[in-house]
Amino acid sequence: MPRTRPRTPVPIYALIVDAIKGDIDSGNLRPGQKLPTEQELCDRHQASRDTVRRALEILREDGTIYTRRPEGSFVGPEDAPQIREARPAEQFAASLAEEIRRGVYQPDEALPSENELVERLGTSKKSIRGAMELLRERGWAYTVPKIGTFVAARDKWPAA
Amino acid sequence: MPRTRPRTPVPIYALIVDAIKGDIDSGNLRPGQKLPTEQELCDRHQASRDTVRRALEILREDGTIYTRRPEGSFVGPEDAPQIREARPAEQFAASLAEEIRRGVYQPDEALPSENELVERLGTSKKSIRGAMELLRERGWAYTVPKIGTFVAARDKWPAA
DNA sequence: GCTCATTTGTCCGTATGTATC
DNA sequence: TGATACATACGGACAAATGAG
Repeated sequence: MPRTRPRTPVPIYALIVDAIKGDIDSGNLRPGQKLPTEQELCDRHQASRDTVRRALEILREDGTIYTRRPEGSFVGPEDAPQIREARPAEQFAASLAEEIRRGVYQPDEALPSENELVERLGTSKKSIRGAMELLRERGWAYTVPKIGTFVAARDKWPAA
Repeated sequence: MPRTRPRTPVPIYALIVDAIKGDIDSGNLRPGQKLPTEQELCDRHQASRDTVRRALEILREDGTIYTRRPEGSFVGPEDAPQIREARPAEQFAASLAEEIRRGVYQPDEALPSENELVERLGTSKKSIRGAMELLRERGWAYTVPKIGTFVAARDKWPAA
């Protein structure tokens, strides 16, 4: 029953390897970017997971990609971090700090609620909470329990 | 190690699909009702989560069920979800008040715990809490924090 | 707003049986 | 026989979303 596909001189997993490398060369996939999920690749190449994983393993071995479980596979190598979504919290914190610096939020003004930020930034509560903590640690904001988080006074902000 | 189970002509996930469809046909599961959790189904069918999820995916694809993360899967289709949301707190309150009036619970006797009621009435804690609040408001019961909810004295009860 | 538990989503590694070439 | 490929199945781990308290 298996082996629906006619024999090819070159194994399917090799085709998938080439396809992904092609996407990278063509700029379709950039360093640090997330590859499609294994399931996605199965569908796209009409191959079994077994085959897709074999292709991914080859790409891992030659350093073309790296995999973080269970997040997925990324264009690598890992030690050359790129577009990589740093930690999401880090990224949101930087973005909010920038807005504070630009005066979008004034000292002692309330920052948007967690839920609002989740909505607006399209991320998780956890990331937002992490970002808030970073802002506090760095002097950008302070939190009043049960009330909200507010912009700190300018003299608390990090220098430049 | 895996594949403890002897080869069957029909895959396990297909059996699970049929079992669930059977429950729906037999009225055991009604539209809008919540399916058991994936873990539950694993236990019940002695299958791995992988296998259970494959079954659920098939049911999702043919529109038999829909899934809302992380609430669970429901008998579908989604645009006709009804029966669920249990019955409102109002109804449970009425039912408990009736039992009190009939003497099933005597004044100063403890009412069943939230968990017991959740179990017995097949609803959510939220509904039970809502019912308890209504009972308090109407003079049927009083709550001692951290202890429980008790039947109020007869002279506090609403007239007829 | 916060913490925690529950549940689903995804991925990982492994294993087995079968079919083709 | 061995390489390729597929379908099935188990188990564990972490991520993300949501609701309860």
